[in-house]
Formats: sequence, structure tokens, C-alpha cells
Amino acid sequence: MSTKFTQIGGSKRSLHVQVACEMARSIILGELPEGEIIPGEMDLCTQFGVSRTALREAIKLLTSKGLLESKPKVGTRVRPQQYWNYLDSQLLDWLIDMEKTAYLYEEFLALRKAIEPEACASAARFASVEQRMQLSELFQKMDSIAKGFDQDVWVDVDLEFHRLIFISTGNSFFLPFANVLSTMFKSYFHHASKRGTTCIEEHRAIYEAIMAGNSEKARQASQALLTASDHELEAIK
Amino acid sequence: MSTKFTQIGGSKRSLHVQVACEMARSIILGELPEGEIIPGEMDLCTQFGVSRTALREAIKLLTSKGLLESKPKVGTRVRPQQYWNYLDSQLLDWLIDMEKTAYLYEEFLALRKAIEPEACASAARFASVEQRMQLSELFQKMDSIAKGFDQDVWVDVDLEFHRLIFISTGNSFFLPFANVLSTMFKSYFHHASKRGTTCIEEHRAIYEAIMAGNSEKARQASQALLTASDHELEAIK
DNA sequence: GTTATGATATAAATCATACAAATTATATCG
DNA sequence: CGATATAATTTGTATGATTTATATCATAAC
Repeated sequence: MSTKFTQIGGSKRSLHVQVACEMARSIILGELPEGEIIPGEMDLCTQFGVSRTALREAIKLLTSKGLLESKPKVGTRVRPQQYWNYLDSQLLDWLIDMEKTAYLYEEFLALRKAIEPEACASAARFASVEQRMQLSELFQKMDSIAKGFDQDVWVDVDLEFHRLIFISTGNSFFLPFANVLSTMFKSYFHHASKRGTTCIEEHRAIYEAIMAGNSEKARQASQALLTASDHELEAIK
Repeated sequence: MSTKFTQIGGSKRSLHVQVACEMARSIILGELPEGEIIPGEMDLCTQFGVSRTALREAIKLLTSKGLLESKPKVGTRVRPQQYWNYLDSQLLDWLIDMEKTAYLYEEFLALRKAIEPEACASAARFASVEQRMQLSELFQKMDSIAKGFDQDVWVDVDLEFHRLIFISTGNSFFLPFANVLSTMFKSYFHHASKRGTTCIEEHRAIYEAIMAGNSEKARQASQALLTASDHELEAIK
């Protein structure tokens, strides 16, 4: 286990987050296998070159995300992968910066196909008056941007559109998806840089269905958009 | 802000988790409104009667779940609700122990309706040979338990059945649902104590469809089960 | 008057150290 | 040989000192 980790320092993020990120990396890459007891706190402190306070806060962070589990005397062990909370935006942020994680985009699209049509249907039924106003405002912005296409601006507005839909469901459990979606989008457009389709007509269909309170139509429109996204993903591979 | 929190101590769980739980409670109940700066570390230490170490680890826990956010000089503030990670089993565990959270069961059922049919469909396509064997074993157990019905045993096996389906999708993003489902199930059967329906035939339909690799049938069977669950929930209200 | 620039106060961040508690392993005694 | 006590190890908790980041305000430049 000697000198597995490199010294930390220099970056802008807080120390314990950097340490947590490094450890998460090791765990995800399988350098620290599931069930394995990781080195003791003191060992890790010297390896990372940080104090025990910082290290422990890093461990608490990873414990909260389901990656670690520690007991007095026995040590801190890596929990089985099935307990990792992939729907945590911070964890996801660390994941997608790694190699061989392209498959995550496909898996995420599969999740979206399950969840977003239902979210759109719910939004059509439960969105408040205020939320419908916000959605209307947002879509008008999208519509105008779609013509003179500017990718950076588009991503932000597109994201806000989908986020607002999740919020408008009024279902607490749909909220985390908005955040995860945000993380995935940003990373996706960052890596697969130049791409140009806005699918504005598909978005319009969703928008109009939600405004009309037609949940069945909203569901179908969302499915249509995601099928289009599917073709995009194929084109890139 | 004086004496908002009571002294901590006595329970079996680690200190920082108890503190985190108490703080989460206050936040969720709105005693600490969104955007509000919570008292400084020293204040909270004296209020809870714990050291700064314990308090800070508690804050890190809540930060990881999206409830808090802290910056030097400015303090630690409560993040807007839309960033809270409701799909974190620990957070959920704290939530459902509180009053006026019955609505969570309904919201969760709505989420299940979106996600589980797709999960079953995926499992039918992607489950490995080993996973199919495990599922077979599990269902036989369910079938035998369903006759001489013992609630405690049933819940465990039922849970394992659904968990295995999520795992069998091979999609990382479906894994967290298994854990959340587990938390919700346990709480549900704990509160609404005596109830007896196993829906064994609905489960059988799912099981057989997955084993047969018939994803469309698996999807429909799952929908049928969830509709039955819907009626159960109605009966309790 | 408006906009940069820099000092300062403050709260969190980090460090270092000490002690407590829990659990495993070992050794001792009946 | 078995049960119980003891010791050793690892995480858990506590505390004080020190460092770093940033909002605020004062000052200087434009």
C-alpha cells in the first residue's frame, strides 16, 4: 500500500474535498476493492500530507455517499458498489472526469427515458400558475436562441427548462434528477464540444402539452425528445 | 437564535450523526429557513454540547446531502430545497421519522411507477445468468412464504426481490433506488403495522417475464403490481 | 462621483495533540 | 479446555493554536 496517494495541495477547492475526490477515484477504479479495509487514518494522513481533521472530514463525505463505512478498532472499509449513490451530483462530477466512463452517458439516458416522460406528465397536471409562467418565459428564450444558435447560452437555458419541469412535478423525489441532469449536461457538452441540434420543435411539443395540462401528450412529447437524443448519442460514438 | 437546540447524548449512534440528524430535522421543518445563515460553529457547539470536531463532521454530512453550504467569513447557510438529495437513504431515514411526512409515501409511489417498470424491462433484457438464478431462488422463497404468511420474513424477501431487479438492470443509476426502496419499505411496514397482502401473483408475473427475457411483459407486470400498491395506499389513508 | 485598490476583521479551514471508547486478540486462571 | 480478564489497536471525541478566505469598509486613483 506504500505511497499510493500523491500529496495534495494548490487547487482552489477545500482540502478535505480534494482528498475525498482522490479517494473516490481510487475506489471507483477498483484500486481499493469492495470490502477491503483501507489504510488507517494515520497512514492516509501521511500519504496525503494532511491533518487527521481534514482526512476524517473526507471520510465522512464518502461515507455519506455510501462509498465507505468505518467502525472503531476494525477500520474503514469500502462498501459494495450497490450501495454507492450514483444519483449524487458531486460523486457524479468526480466520476465523469475519469477515463472509461463514457458508458455513463448511455446509462443516464436510459434513466431519463424512464423518469422524464413521467415527470413531464406530472408537471402538466401539477405545475402551479407561477411555474407555468416561468416555463413560458423560459421557452420564449429558448425559441429565440434556437435561431441564432449559441451553444453556451443554449445549454444553460435548456438545462433550466428541464430543471423547472422536475420542480413543477411537486414531487420531492424528482428534484435530485434536476441536479444530476445539470451535472451530466455540463460535462457532456464540455467533452463532446461542438454539436448543434437544439431539438426546438420537440421541446415546443413538451412545452405546449404542459401548458395545456395534457399529461398524456406531455409524456409522449418527452419520449420523442429522448429518442432524438438517442440518435445524437449514436452519432457521436 | 438562542437555545434552539437541545443537548445531545445517550443514544447509540455516533455523535456527529446524531447532531446531523437534529440539524436536518430543524432544516426540514423550516425552523432554519432556506438561505438563512445558521449560528456559528462555537454557538452550535455549546447548544448541542459537543466538540467542534463532532459538529464539523455533522456539517460535512449535511453538506454532502445538499442541505448546507459553508464559506469562510460568511458562515454556513441552508441551501434551497431544490438541491436537497431526497434520494439519499440516510436523509430519507431521518425524514420519515418526522411528523407530517405521510405524503412521502405517495410521492415515492409516483416515482416507483416511473422507474420500476423500466427497471423490470431492463432486467429482462440484461440480467446475467447468475442473477437469473438468484432471482429464481428468491421467488421460490417468496412463493413458499406467501402461503404461511409471516410479515417480517416477507418484507425482507420482497425487498431482496425488488433490489435484485434494480441490480440486474446493469445500470448504475438504478442502484440507488434499491437502497431508497429499502428504507421506505422498512419504515412503511413499521408504521402501518399489520397488513397482509403479498400480491404474490403480480410478483410471479414479473418474475416469469424477466426469466423469459420478455421486457415488454415485465414492464406491464410491474405496472400492474404498482397499481395494486396504489389501492393499498388508498385503503390505509 | 465612480471605480479600483488595499487594510482589517471575522468565520470557517486546517493542524497538532491528547484522551476516550470500542473491539479484537491474547493471555491468564479456574 | 473453556471462560474470563487484560492489553493493544483503531476509530471517536475534545480542545487550543494557527492559517486561509472573504465581506466590509476605508482610501486612493480616475
